[in-house]
Amino acid sequence: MDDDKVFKTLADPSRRKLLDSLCDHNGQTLSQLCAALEMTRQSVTQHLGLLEDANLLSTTRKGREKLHFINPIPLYEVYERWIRKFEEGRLSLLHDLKTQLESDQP
Amino acid sequence: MDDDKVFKTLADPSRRKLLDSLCDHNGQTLSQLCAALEMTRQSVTQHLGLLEDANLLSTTRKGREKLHFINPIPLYEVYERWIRKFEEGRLSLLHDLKTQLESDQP
DNA sequence: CCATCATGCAGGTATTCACCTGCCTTTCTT
DNA sequence: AAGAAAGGCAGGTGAATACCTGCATGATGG
Repeated sequence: MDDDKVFKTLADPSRRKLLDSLCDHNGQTLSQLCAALEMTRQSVTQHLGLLEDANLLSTTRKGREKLHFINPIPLYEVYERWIRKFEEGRLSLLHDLKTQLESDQP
Repeated sequence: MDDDKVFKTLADPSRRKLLDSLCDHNGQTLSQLCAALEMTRQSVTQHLGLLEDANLLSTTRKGREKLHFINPIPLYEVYERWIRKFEEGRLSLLHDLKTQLESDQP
């Protein structure tokens, strides 16, 4: 997985909104997804392209429609590699801070 | 908390590297943090400024030095609001996909 | 005190990015 | 078959951003 791609893709509020919309109702078409976003269909296409490129969603053609499905795995990997790491170090970090602050006092 | 700020701040690999470095060794000075990043001190200052603005780290002055400490809370909140949500829907999403694919078959 | 070290502040630039408009192809419906 | 509906492709623009150079300030140690 490309960490960087996932983070950069999640950086845009419109793209997060798209994921959100798909989480409510998975398998939507482009036109359906456009309804939530007050921007051009072409712009939404670009955003969806980036999301697919980051492997955050996958698509299926069905006749003239294109259906979009969330792929939750990269999000979970981001959690595993990034957030859990800091969570584990949480208590020791707080301890470091306490020690540091105390060393300022006479 | 400003979700958007946190996501945008995490989007840059240099800033993630800084957080990583602080996770290994909390309470580093600016100069120490510069060592890991092959870029100008001034650029690192900008990155640290953004991280602090997103509340991902806090600082303390100690004489002429400025010490940097990670704040793991926003990361945890991102997990709570974003990643856990998709994780919970994971099984049902896979079910939706399965149903969708099956409806393509005759 | 004065040289040095750690940091702050102010532009300057080149790339990236998030939008848009305009036009074309494919599929469905009647 | 013809119009409508869904989507694809290309190029263009303005704002954001990630760097940089150059100079100023405050703390420390001999």
